[in-house]
Amino acid sequence: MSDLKIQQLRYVITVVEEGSFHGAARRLHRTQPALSMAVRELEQRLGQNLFERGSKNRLTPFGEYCIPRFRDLVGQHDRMAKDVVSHADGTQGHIHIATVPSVASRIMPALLAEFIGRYPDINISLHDENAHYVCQMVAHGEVDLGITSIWQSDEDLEYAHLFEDKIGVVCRQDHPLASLETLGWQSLQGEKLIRNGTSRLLMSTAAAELVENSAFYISNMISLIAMLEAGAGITTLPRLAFPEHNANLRFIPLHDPEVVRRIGLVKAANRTLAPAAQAMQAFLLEKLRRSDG
Amino acid sequence: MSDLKIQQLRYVITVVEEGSFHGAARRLHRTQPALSMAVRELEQRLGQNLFERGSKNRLTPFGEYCIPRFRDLVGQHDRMAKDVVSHADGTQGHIHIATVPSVASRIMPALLAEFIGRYPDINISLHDENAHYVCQMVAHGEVDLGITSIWQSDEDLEYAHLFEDKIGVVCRQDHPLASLETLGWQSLQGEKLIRNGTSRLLMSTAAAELVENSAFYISNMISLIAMLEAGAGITTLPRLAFPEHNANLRFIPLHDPEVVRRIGLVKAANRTLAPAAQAMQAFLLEKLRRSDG
DNA sequence: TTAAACGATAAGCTATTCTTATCTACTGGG
DNA sequence: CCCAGTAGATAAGAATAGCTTATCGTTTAA
Repeated sequence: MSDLKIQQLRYVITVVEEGSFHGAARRLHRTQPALSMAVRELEQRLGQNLFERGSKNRLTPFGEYCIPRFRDLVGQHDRMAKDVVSHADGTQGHIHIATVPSVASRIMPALLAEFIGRYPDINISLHDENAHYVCQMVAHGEVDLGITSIWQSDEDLEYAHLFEDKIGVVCRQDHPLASLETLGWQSLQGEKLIRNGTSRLLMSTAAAELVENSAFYISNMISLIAMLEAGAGITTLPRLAFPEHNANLRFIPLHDPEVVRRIGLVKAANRTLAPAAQAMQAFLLEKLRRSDG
Repeated sequence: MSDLKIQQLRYVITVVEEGSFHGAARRLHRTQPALSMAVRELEQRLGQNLFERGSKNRLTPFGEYCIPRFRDLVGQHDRMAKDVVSHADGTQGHIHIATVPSVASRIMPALLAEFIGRYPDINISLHDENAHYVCQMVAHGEVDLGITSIWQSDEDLEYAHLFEDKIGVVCRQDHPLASLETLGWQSLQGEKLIRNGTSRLLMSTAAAELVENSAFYISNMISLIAMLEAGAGITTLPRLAFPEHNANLRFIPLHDPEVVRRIGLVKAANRTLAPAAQAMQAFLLEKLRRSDG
């Protein structure tokens, strides 16, 4: 038995709803013979008439049996098609994003608010992880997109640069360095430096020695800030990772060496993004791409 | 948005199941380009690729999203089509039949047993009512078919004669008439005749006078039999209505006048029967039609 | 490195689907 | 009673969709 065509079923249903072939033809933007022939073809294929021929045109008992089933299938088709199309054009879907914490807390909130305003039916999950794990999640397909500083070049990942984030020194308001507008690594000699997850950015620079001589490492940002507020030392952070409105701490850009964290959009290579994720990708590139790379 | 075709969806599903266009083409008895083109056409209509192009052919995330939905719709289509076709060819369905009690109890059991052997998936409801009400149920569409003696010709009913049922006299084993092989109405003069639902059959015959002079009327067959067994009188019945295996009662054919009840198949005129009912109609005509009409 | 398998593409044929034009039957108003 | 006006059926031809054959470029595995 070959396939019934959704269109045939829709024709039959419309004839029933309109009560006439002419009415249905008008509604379907077809001519009356087109419907007559399509219906007859279906009847012949089923081996039974759907409509009483001759006299008044109404349904046969077999037609009565079929119509609700035809309606069901056409309804299911229409709902499915609508759903699939809205996923195809990116107006609906579920996007999984992973970013480093600083981006997640400082950049994403406003950005995602704007995005969901533009695409109200898209569902978004935002994970924050360290730069390495963000890349790993993208590579493993756990998320569609990552925003992170690239860890190391990876064949399976496609990187698109977005912007740069300057590294600076963070110290307490009352620290001797706090009054400076900018400083070089030489000024930090003898300071008690607390390392954190972003400290590795200094490793291949002139300031590497400082990091190597540091005795403290704190991964948790809340703990790190508390430590700095307690006057236990200083640290280096990308500007974006510095808690902007903190009254007790200061951020002083490091100019010698000038170190930047390059933040970019990461996606899996050789894998097509879901349409919704494509929309997100375009949105992020539009909003975050700076020509400073 | 125009209709998706079941066939297109089936093509896509088969490609996924077979893991290749060639394999799917083999299974679908099509050539590989037919599938390539059909899939590409669908992808263009949706505005998104379902399969990763270039490199290995596997699904895109959008394809992953679509496949289960395509599967659902095709499955629903197939189940619906199978169901509708089995109703169309009369192998499945629900038939409502009404017959007079004698036919219901003496003829239908064996007949319906044979029918359900031949059409195991057809559901049958059997009503027994008097001849008049059987016709009414058919006319009102409460049942598809009736088997009854025709009450009066009715424009809305289509009657097909099946067989004749001879009227006879029923009396107790020890009754003076019981030893006769056959008898005429004259022999019944002076007998206490009990009327029943079938007595009207004698009204336009030579024996009408007997019926008119009868004081008793009993509609219920069980009561009638009990009455006869008690020796309260005699009655007339069509042979089919006489309880064949009753040891206390005898049935003597009436030969003057020879009265018959004409039993036929009744259906509503101008109404197409459901396919299952058509099968039943054909079956009943095949099994019950006698050339004696 | 070569052969086999895969998918894409183009050209041409076939089948389906639609339209135009016409026919017949029924319906209701004058 | 007749005549529009409406309905669906039918036939012929045009447009479109769908399929096949033939061929190409890639990738894969022996």
